[in-house]
Amino acid sequence: MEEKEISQAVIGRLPRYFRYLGELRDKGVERISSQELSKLMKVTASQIRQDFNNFGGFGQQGYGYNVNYLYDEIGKILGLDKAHHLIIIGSGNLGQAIANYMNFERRGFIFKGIFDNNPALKGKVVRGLEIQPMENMEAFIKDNDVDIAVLTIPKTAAVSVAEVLVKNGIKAIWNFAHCDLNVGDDVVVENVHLTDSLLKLSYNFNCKNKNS
Amino acid sequence: MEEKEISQAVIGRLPRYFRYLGELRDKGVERISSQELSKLMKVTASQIRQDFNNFGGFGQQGYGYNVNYLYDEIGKILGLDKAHHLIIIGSGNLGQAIANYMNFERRGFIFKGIFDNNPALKGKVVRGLEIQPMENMEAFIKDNDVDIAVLTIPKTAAVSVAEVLVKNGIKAIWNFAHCDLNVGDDVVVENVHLTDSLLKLSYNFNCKNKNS
DNA sequence: TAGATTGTTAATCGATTAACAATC
DNA sequence: TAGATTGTTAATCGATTAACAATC
Repeated sequence: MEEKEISQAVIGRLPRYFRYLGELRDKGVERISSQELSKLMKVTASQIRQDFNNFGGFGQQGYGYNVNYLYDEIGKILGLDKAHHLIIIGSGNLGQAIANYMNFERRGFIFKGIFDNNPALKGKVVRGLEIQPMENMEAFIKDNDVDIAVLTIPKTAAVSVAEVLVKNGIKAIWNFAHCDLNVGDDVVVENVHLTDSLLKLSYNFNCKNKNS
Repeated sequence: MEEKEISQAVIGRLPRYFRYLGELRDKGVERISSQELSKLMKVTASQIRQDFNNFGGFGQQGYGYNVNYLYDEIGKILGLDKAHHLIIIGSGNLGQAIANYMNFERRGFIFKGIFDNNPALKGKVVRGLEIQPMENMEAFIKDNDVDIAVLTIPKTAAVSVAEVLVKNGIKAIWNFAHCDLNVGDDVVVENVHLTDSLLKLSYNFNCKNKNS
């Protein structure tokens, strides 16, 4: 089947559908209509049907959607049926927290390595893996078929490290550094800008409490 | 001046403008045109001018924008000229990492307290503050005029804790729990769903590498 | 079959971009 | 004044919602 480009607006909603369907599945719910899901998720039923139909017809007229089937299909669309090798660059507070907090393996992400140049961290073990010095990184990426790099280093280092990552074949960067990375079109960058998120909260908070 | 509603699309871009203007200011750049900024940020000059003009005219024809002035004004729009009292609920890996990683004070966010019920964490100090048991929380919020709560607890507890927070006057929640909070319209919720972000990356990665 | 609900087309709404008059 | 660049209106584009025919 030929692929038409899916908008990032739709893609951004897929993980949330996936989460709700997973919860329904865990509760033992077998089927759900776009109408019911719409009430649960507080989006329009129309949007739900449009979104799903970007990827083909997963439902059945007069019945709705089979929760299990739809959950699996969205999982496949998200690429969760494939294994991904992942490393974390930067073992400070945030890098360690993400290593420990994220349930990587559950979704097919395999935590392969963690790196840092801070001598104070030398030999420390994070989630079963010893922190390695940065000079090991390039060889490690090639030897372990690493797909995804999580960038939890200060922004001063992020741009140059990202360049090295890309040069060594990394195809996706989960970027927590507070800067924009300028890599080629063939590399996926997903930014998590925590400061930006907090400032957005700040705006909404202040604007709501302005006239009170 | 009367306020017209600003779209979340615009608000979501403000922190990024703020970041770029801060960097320009630090470099000693005095003025910038929408054209130049557009090249730097890879957005259209049209969008930049439209965005800024939601909040009034900050520029000058034939000259452009004064970097310092615009930076300060956007800071004010974001509410950074006011102090906010903030607490962290949940002192696991993520809560501690955020306490240590975020430069709260720099932007007027005052870190007032951190809470957890895990007895193993009792007495532990995070960024200068001792972790308190959850039963202190309600009284603490009132006694310390807390505006913002950062929620870094498991989703199983998040919904009920959020209810308690709101009941005690919290007006903004920075939610890291992997669930949607259902609070009233007068409470601001800013979600950071790390898993959703990683799944989005996964989709984009897989779809790019499908035909290769 | 009758009722329900999808898949899909058409209508609406909002956000982005282009264009240009105003003006520094 | 002439050149540059904003502020703002108009045009375009894309995303959301509504409607309904198809069909289970």
